[in-house]
Amino acid sequence: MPPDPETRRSDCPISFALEIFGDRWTLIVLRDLMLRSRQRYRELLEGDEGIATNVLAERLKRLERRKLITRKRDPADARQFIYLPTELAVSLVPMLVEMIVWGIRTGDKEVGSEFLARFETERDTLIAELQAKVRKDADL
Amino acid sequence: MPPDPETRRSDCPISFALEIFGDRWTLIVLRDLMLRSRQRYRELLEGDEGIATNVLAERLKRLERRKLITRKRDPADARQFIYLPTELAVSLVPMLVEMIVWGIRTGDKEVGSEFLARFETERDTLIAELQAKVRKDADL
DNA sequence: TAACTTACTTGCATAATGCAAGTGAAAATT
DNA sequence: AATTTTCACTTGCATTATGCAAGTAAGTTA
Repeated sequence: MPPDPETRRSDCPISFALEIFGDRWTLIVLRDLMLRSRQRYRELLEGDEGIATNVLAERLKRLERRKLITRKRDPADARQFIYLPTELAVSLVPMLVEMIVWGIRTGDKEVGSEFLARFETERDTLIAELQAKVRKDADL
Repeated sequence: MPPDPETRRSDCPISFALEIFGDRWTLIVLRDLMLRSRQRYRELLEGDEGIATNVLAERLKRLERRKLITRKRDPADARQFIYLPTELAVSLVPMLVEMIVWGIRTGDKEVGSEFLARFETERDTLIAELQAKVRKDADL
């Protein structure tokens, strides 16, 4: 019998977190969902990095199982589903912000300098505002 | 010709960060290196999660190429190498701490409650202390 | 009612990971 | 000095994940 992929490798919180989003795509999907307000499959597929459709489908299922997102039919178009972050996903924003800041500082592109400036002068407010916006978009 | 694996998928800082440590193992190695003071190959191999030896070897090379760690011969034993985090790795500590906190809160194990308490009352000091300790261990 | 859209699934090639065994150099033991 | 052990890997191979292109079923639009 193959080992249950849901079984934890250890009790370490970092290890636990990585079992949920320790791959190349999960946090990209959460970024699009939370920071770019994409809520439909097609919108997520069209993200800058070009996620493969099967990978996106698998990640969405997993995020739903892990209760980081919800999936509901679009009342205005029964073909579509609306994916929205949960409060658990919102609680990831501080980590995401730290990751963004590290990426801006380290990636030597001219992207993100205003975000960085804001972070350096008022980190807590920045995070609170981002979280408020996500909650608003997701009706939380 | 296969695409250069070093080429960025986009200019997004999150995407950039994930290209460096967006996998199941890289941050585990950095955790052991920085927060558990493991500096030799064997010590890293013996980590709780059981990383495979070929994977560890590949990650160490990549971390060195990316300048997150250095590799030096142990003057006391010429078989061994000492792996140490660089200042760039130290700058990842805030993100790691946020990840740890999320993992503690989300993972419903009884680990980390004192870390969490400390984080909630004095986040900045906690991070500064952790960074100071890493720098000290690594002679930075 | 025919032609799209949308959200997927499927099949297949390639890449990443896991596992066990092997190698070569240096250190410790006899 | 010879042998054994330790150390830091490498290699080979099976399994799993990812990337890519095409296909499908249900719902919408023309």
